[in-house]
Amino acid sequence: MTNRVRRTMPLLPISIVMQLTELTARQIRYYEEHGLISPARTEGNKRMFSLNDVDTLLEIKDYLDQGLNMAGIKKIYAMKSVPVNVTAEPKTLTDTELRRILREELQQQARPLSQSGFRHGELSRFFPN
Amino acid sequence: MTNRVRRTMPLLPISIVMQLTELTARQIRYYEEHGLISPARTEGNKRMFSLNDVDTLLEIKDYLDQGLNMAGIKKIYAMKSVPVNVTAEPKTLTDTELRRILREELQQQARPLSQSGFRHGELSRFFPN
DNA sequence: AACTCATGTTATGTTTTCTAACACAAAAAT
DNA sequence: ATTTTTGTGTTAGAAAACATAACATGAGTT
Repeated sequence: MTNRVRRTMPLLPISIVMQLTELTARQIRYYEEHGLISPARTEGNKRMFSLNDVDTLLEIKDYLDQGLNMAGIKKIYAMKSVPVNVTAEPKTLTDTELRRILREELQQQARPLSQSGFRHGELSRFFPN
Repeated sequence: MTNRVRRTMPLLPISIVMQLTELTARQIRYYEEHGLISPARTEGNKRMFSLNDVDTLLEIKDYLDQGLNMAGIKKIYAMKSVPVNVTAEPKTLTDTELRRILREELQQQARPLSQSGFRHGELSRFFPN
């Protein structure tokens, strides 16, 4: 029934997001500082997060676990925001940086991926059954 | 994707619930006082509501708009919690009160139902598209 | 007229969140 | 091998959000 939940609707206070993501407030704010999320604000300046924000934070966490750093993650989201056009000409600006990204990606060979068959970028972990 | 959202998971602070339901904090607390909802509490005693709570509040609002009072609404939820068994024997305790409920229900003839084709008991109103 | 009901309003205290600053270990750069 | 940068912890002080409790009140009810 609640399929159509506006995933972008700011509903959650930071305390709940901390629980859902197992991130500290410090981390969440830091990622915001780097533009990876942009939670809404109440009139009183408190952050209010959407389900999309939570998903993004889980992705970020995953990337960090894989050894990426902020710069890499930023780049990934920058690329994600550009619709993938297979026939597009290569972007001139990105080659140096892209190479570093690829290097980083390659360095993350067979990682344990730790406990649990975690499904990336989804909240299903918290909403089983 | 977020179908399986645990609708019972306490996620929302009262401020958000106020927005979603257009109820005042006073009203929400009053309905809780009457046992119609039982939001979770944080360690610090702050109420945290689930999506189910929001649905219930919307229903309550609707019943009130229809002229029911607390007693009537309470009874309705009491009955809802009992699985409807068509072949069950009439409950002895309820006849006097049931009659009042029915009277109240009947009194709510053609009501305007006001603006908007609001769909009862659903959050779809807030999550269009 | 007196009461009850559902809600508004106000007062006061506690919890949560905010920003900003400093600290620091590990990684990266020089 | 130092020095610098990164990502995060911790702390301090202020503001916002929320809690309970009490009193107020208009509309119905008795």
